[in-house]
Amino acid sequence: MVSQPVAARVRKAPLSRDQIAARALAYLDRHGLDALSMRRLAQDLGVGTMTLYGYFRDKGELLDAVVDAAATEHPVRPRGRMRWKPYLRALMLDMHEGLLRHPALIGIRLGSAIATPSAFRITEAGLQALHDAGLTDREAARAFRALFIHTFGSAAFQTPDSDEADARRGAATLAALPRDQFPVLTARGAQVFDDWGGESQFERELDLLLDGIGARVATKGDT
Amino acid sequence: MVSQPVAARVRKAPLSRDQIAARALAYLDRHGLDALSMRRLAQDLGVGTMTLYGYFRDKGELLDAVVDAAATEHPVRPRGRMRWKPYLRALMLDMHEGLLRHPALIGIRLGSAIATPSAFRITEAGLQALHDAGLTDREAARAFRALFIHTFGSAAFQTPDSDEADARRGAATLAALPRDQFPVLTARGAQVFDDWGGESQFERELDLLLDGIGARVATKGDT
DNA sequence: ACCTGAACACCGTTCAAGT
DNA sequence: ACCTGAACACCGTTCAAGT
Repeated sequence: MVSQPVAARVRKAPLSRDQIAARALAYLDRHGLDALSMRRLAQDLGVGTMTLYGYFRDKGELLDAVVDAAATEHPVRPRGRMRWKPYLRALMLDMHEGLLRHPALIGIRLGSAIATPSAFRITEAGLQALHDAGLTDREAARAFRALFIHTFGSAAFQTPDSDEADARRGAATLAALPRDQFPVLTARGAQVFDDWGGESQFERELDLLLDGIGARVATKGDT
Repeated sequence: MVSQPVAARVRKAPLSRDQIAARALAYLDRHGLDALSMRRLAQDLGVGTMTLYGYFRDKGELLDAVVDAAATEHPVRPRGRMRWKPYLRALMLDMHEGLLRHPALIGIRLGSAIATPSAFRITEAGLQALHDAGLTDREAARAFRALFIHTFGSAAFQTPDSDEADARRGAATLAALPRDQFPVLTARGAQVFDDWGGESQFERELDLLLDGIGARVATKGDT
């Protein structure tokens, strides 16, 4: 029973904001946003609950760090020689994919706006490209907002409901709608919601928005 | 000190699912989603906490009833003689306005999908109109989804962050971005986010989507 | 310096009991 | 029938103390 101070330190010492955030992201991927508590995360890390408060002021700051960790994991695609439209399309597809890979991020970012430098990177890149295309600041901001909302919203409604009870309640309600008041939904409701997700649907709507932006760009000179 | 059984009953007897849901909605409007607990709502109603569980299986079911109450409060606009495009535009503007009037609904519906008959009414009306316009079931579902996501997402990001601490943290982060890595945001960031909301912005994007849908409708005959 | 148990003020919900 | 206090298993966070 010889003590092993080195091994012990190896397990304890590397604790850092990044370490904790990475572990929290993994925990969220496995168990969902509702399951993450400071107590459980600490237990998962093998430390006391209060240790976390040595690294983060509160839970909100920790969640910001998680968003940041995810953004670092999937860095914003560099523009290279792409024209503005395919670039913005790729940017939004990347973000969409990232949100579907880490669905808990949707809830986090909806609850507390965007608040970390890494999270602003995609905004910077998108605005830059739109600005280069010849849009004014105001136009670029509006165009980016539309693309962002659609991408984010699409991911939000595409993510299957994590709460089993809610999902069942929704399906039951849909099935029980009175036929006379809901002719379309009772006849073809299932079909409607089957297609509610779907990547091709998202891309088509994205193209629609990009084309709309393109119409405004056209008169100014495409970059 | 004569007992007043009638007066006492007047204060107690009218308790019902609808009564409770209406009171919960008012509470949410005043204090926000995070502030609503079963305990506080019961106190607001002047009853014991457990009384609520005689009317709702759990908190989720109560929140569903709140969504329902709001939908009943602002019934879906009847179509009348409107053509499909102005009708859908009006439908989405109504929904947008409703969500801004009751911002807590955004969080509720994001957390637990759509699950009550009243909440399905707008879907039914929208699909009906798109179907009448000549779209197939699949096309109508896709078009409605795009409009719904945009309207919902727009309201979600337009609603100012209810959590003061988060809002301050976000603003501070934006102000502190390094100039070399974020040239656009540091130079014009404030301007970008000032315009982030704004009703006219929402309507313009809505028209963009409607025009996109219209392009598909055009070849089939407008109703 | 870094960590942490105990405690406080909350949750949603079950249970068993009140009228 | 309708209501409810006590209790259980949780939260986030403050505080004071440990090493």
